[in-house]
Order: sequence, then structure tokens, then C-alpha cells
Amino acid sequence: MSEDAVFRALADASRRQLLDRLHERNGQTLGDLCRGLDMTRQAVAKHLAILEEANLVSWKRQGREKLHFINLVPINDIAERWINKFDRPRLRALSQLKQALEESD
Amino acid sequence: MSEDAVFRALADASRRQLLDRLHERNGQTLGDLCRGLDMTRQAVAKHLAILEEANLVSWKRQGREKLHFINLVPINDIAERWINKFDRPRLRALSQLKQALEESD
DNA sequence: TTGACAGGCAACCAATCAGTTACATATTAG
DNA sequence: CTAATATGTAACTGATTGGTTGCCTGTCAA
Repeated sequence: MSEDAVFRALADASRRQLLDRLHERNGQTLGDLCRGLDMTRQAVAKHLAILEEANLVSWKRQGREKLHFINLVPINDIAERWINKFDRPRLRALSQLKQALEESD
Repeated sequence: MSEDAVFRALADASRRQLLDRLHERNGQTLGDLCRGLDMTRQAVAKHLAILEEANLVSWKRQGREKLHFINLVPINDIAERWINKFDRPRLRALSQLKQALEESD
């Protein structure tokens, strides 16, 4: 929930990857999320717990399975409240210019 | 430079505070940045080194002083390349709606 | 030239972290 | 009911982290 928890949760590449995978396909089980990751199930569960702590992931029990869902609100909060603090307009203009240049290729 | 270095640099509240202070007033010396922080000069220097590593801060020697400057590019990169990945349009619309509602108070 | 000031460097320490192994519990399929 | 499956819990470990203290170097002012 706290800004600090979100930043800290995002600091780990494995956790960002988990968010990526949930964004790709929401509602995955712990088992699903383990697949292809070079890590034990318990390690993945710990990462998910940290993401839950930061309110970036929520879950729903379904029988013996636990379905995980990404929550985009904290990410957006940081985008709106923190990044915008740092002179965003000028940089957004730069970025749009860059995009325009790329599109004109 | 790497996305990972940026996320990890931003994970610490003291470092985010240092960025805040540099954004408020750019070109501060190590001594300036220490003022008011409950930390030794060496600790602050370490934080600044991590911010430099992530390319979030650069510096210029001036006599015996070291002037520090914030670099907004990596923050903007994350905003553009990473946050936008997560369904930004819908959330931006929500945020603007919220802002409109707040302004109508 | 000498002392004070600004910063650099390195060793050390406690706490946190990312990951493991081992075992326990709960649910579903047969 | 029982075995397999899905997840939970907990103790432990090595590495990293955030911070310290102590000392060294470089620069400026009197």
C-alpha cells in the first residue's frame, strides 16, 4: 500500500517478471507462475507475498488452487504522484518528439 | 543505465529523498546533501554512488567540492517503457476523471 | 605554510534478502 | 479411502545492504 513497499517490491527483477507474466495472463496459480522460472515454488511464493504486501497482486482461493491477479493501481499511483513530480511535461514532450521521429521512418 | 539498476536505486527511501532534494535545488555538494539527513557523510556518499551507477545522478568537480546533478532521463525511460506496458491508457483516463472530479469541488 | 574544510577509501557490523531444504496441510481424482 | 496434487510453514544459509568508525588525500584561506 505504501509507496515505499511498492518501490521495494519493484526492485527485484524476478518480481517484475512475475508482474509481467500476470499482466500477460491474469489469474494464474502459484504452479503456473513457477513454470519456467529457475527457482523453487517456495521462493516464488515469497516473491508473491512481497507483491501482495505492496498491493500489486491479489488472489482468490479456488479449491486447492490460489489464483493470482495483478493490481495496476499502485503502479499508476507512482506514475501519477511520483514521476510527475520530476518535470514530466518537458520529458513527455521529448518522448513524443522521439516517437514522432520514429514513426516518420 | 540498466533498468534493474534504476529500480534498485529507487528502492531506498533515502535515495529517493536525495533525488527530491536535487530536484528542488540542483548542483548541491555532498556536504549540502548531508545537511538535515540523519546519516553520516559516508553513508550519503554511498547512496549517491548507487544513484550514479543507475545514471540518476551525475557530478562535476569544482575545486575541493563535488557538485551533484539529477538526471531525469532514466526516470522518464521507466515511465515510458515500463509503466506504459501496463495498460496505461485506461488508468490515465481514470486518473484524469479523478482529477476532474477533484477540481470540480 | 599550516590548519581547516571537503571529500575518498576501507574495514567492519547488524539486519535484511533471496533462496534453499524439509516437512505439514488441504483438496481433488480414482 | 487413498494417492497425487497444490499450497503453507519454518528453519537455515550465504550474499547483499545500509550504516558505522577510522584514517587518508586534496584544496583553500589566513
